[in-house]
Amino acid sequence: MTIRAEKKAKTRRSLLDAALTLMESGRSFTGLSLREVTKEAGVVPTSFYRHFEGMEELGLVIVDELGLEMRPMMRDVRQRAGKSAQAVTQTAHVYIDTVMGSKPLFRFLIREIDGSSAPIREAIRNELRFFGSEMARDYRDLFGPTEIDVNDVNLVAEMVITLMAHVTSELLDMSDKDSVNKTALVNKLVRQQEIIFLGLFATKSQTFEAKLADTVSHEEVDS
Amino acid sequence: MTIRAEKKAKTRRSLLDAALTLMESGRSFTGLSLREVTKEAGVVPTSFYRHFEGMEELGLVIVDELGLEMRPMMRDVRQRAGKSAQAVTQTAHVYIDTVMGSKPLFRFLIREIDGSSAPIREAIRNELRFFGSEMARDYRDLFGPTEIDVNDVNLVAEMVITLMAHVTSELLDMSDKDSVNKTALVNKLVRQQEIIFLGLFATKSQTFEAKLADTVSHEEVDS
DNA sequence: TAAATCAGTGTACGATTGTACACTTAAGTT
DNA sequence: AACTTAAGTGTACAATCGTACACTGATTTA
Repeated sequence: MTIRAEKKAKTRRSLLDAALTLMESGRSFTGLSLREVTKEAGVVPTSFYRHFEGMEELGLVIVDELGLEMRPMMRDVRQRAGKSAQAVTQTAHVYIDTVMGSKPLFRFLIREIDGSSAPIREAIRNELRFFGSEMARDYRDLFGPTEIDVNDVNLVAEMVITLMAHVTSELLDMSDKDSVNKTALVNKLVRQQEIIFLGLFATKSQTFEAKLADTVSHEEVDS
Repeated sequence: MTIRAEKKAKTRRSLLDAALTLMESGRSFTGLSLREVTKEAGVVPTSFYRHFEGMEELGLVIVDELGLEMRPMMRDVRQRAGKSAQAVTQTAHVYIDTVMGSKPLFRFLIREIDGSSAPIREAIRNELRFFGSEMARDYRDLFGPTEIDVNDVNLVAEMVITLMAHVTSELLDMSDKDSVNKTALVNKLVRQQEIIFLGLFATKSQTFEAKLADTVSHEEVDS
């Protein structure tokens, strides 16, 4: 790489980091002004346009980097857990670790997934959709050919991701050294996954209606 | 009510409605300017302060109104379903109906639950926490004294609410007359709840580890 | 080595922002 | 009927915004 290209790349990185840094105080990306970002990055406002068309494009680049951060995470889960029975719940630990290691990116994810920029919303959802389909594929590999409905597996993958996002939101609002609540959060996520998968396996042997009727039948009488 | 108080109340309502109206195009509440809101409401900017200390206070009032909208929803579920086995899945239908009937308020919920105002975030979470505890209470009433762990019941209630919020986000991005996808969304939410509750009931008879080992055991050999 | 390139600068503009302050005028009070 | 209250108006100002334009000067190219 030439000297000029190197310097340019460095400035570009400064702008991306500046945006993520400004969000640490709880602000949303869409609320940041172009001038603020350049000030934080240490360049003059007009030089922003040498790198991005506008703030939205910068945001979409951040979404890309988020995707690049999530891909090795999935590989990690497969390596660490393999096809063991722990594979499912190991996901929670790996995910939480990844979030803690890339707080700024996941803060961006949480703040902007329902934020005010439609293109950014859409880009984030695409990343999560991809993550979900990969996860569903892992699940199918793990279970092998069983009587479990494929649609149910996809539904479960989507649920798990939704719950992960929810926990992430709580995690990011915690102080860095609050390890007690952090492990409580991990345990919650693990237990939630356990319940969901117990439910998924139960669909094999029993319809929901029958099971629920069985559970509440004794109560019906005296109320 | 005196004439003056009536007029004041009407203007106040205009301001609240103006904020919600401006959010219909996909913008976030925190991104709205005080001047925009007053313009939409048809009053002069400075008169805003006769009603609210600032935009944040207006936002907190909207959160209150959201809570007032959710309370009868819970009552509705209890009335419509009672202690029947349908109580659990009926929740999904009632919830979706409520969202469709109060789109602006639920749009606010989705956009601001992880938005850039910490007080508003906190207020919304309090409402959902209350909703969750009420829901958990209903579940306990429904099941009666069983061997199901109370913590698991609370966990399930939290999961259901998280999934509801997720579906709401998808619902609000749909066109009004797209009834096909709408029912697909309801069905998804119902099925997700079924799986979760099957899982909850399964915790009575079986640990997660045993069940999962049983499910994947046949695959272990040939990989 | 001379010429071309281009990342970053500096100035300048009109638009929009929140809010302070003095005002009008309809409604409530005495 | 005279006086007070207060919801809404109108003006004003400094701060910040996005961005157009002409520039400088180090780096690359010919």
